[in-house]
Amino acid sequence: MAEISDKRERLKAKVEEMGIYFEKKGLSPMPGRVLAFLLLAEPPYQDFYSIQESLQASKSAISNALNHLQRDGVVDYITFSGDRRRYFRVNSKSWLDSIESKINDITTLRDLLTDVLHERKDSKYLDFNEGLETIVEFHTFIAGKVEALKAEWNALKAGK
Amino acid sequence: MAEISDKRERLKAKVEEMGIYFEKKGLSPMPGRVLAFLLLAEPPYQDFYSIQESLQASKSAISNALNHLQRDGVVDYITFSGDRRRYFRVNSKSWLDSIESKINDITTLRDLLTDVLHERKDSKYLDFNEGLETIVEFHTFIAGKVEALKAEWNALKAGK
DNA sequence: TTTTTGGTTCTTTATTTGCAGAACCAAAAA
DNA sequence: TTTTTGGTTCTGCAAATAAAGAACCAAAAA
Repeated sequence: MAEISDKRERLKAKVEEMGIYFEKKGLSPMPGRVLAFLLLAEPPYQDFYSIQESLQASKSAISNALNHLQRDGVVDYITFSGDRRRYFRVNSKSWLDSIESKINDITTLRDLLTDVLHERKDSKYLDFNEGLETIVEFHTFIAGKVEALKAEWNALKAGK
Repeated sequence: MAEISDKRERLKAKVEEMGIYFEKKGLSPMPGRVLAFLLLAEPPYQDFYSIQESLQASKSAISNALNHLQRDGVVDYITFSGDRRRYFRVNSKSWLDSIESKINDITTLRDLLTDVLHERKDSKYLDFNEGLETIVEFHTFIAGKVEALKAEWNALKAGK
């Protein structure tokens, strides 16, 4: 069956390509590949062995990658009664939540720079401080808007 | 002069603490410390030797850290005629630009997921695809709003 | 009760990364 | 022209990280 192995090759290539994208986003190689695989796989839930098999990796690497992705809130698993295996999958909802919490994280840089400005309050270099203040203001501006956007988004989602 | 060395100790402690924050944000240790130092130093522009001296690090480590921060658009340098040295400093303006470009970067995940959805168009698992679509929509929503926010921010800044 | 299965954890190894120190280099100063 | 200065680049080395493989473990199956 040339088509099937063709398809598998295509999948493997896509997984590698997308894996590199996720590496750039801060994941290690194996978690990146596992995430890519779970996004592309049909069905979109896969058991431990099939993930391992597809990625040609060790059990420990897969186990650690899956646990990492679960801690990040991107992956979880489902089970079927009468079947011991866990079926791992991308959980869009909790992934979205973790994206949102990253957006909220904007405030931490603001807090740090506010702290810096406090340290610099006697500085003669007013331009420099003003530059930092602008960054603080920008973050405050964004943080304020984010709340409104979240509300708007939830309304939009509820409305359809 | 107990106060002066006290101040230096305080500065060093702050630099370490803030350095760890920047590490968590993705910088390596030395760039993180250099950035912290340049934020806290008085004056806010410092030459190569004083950075090296304060951080007790090698020339190569400082050189690489500074080049890294300059590529990131966080740091640049000024010069004074009749003085060979470069005075490195945090450039708030280009830092703000690089923050903005990070915000714009939201679209790359959207593009990747759009690609995934294209791959999955024949899938029977409609719920899964819908979950991914929601993430795509969220990113589209945010990307659209970001433009408006940028305009609003620029108006606000221009207006004062 | 023993065996199998679906993973996890521990140990070892290979790769990558971060940094020091030395060699180096171009421009300025002497 | 030689020397000094302000860095950069190269050469290791040490520490951190990623992954393999084996040992292990609990729950389910036989």
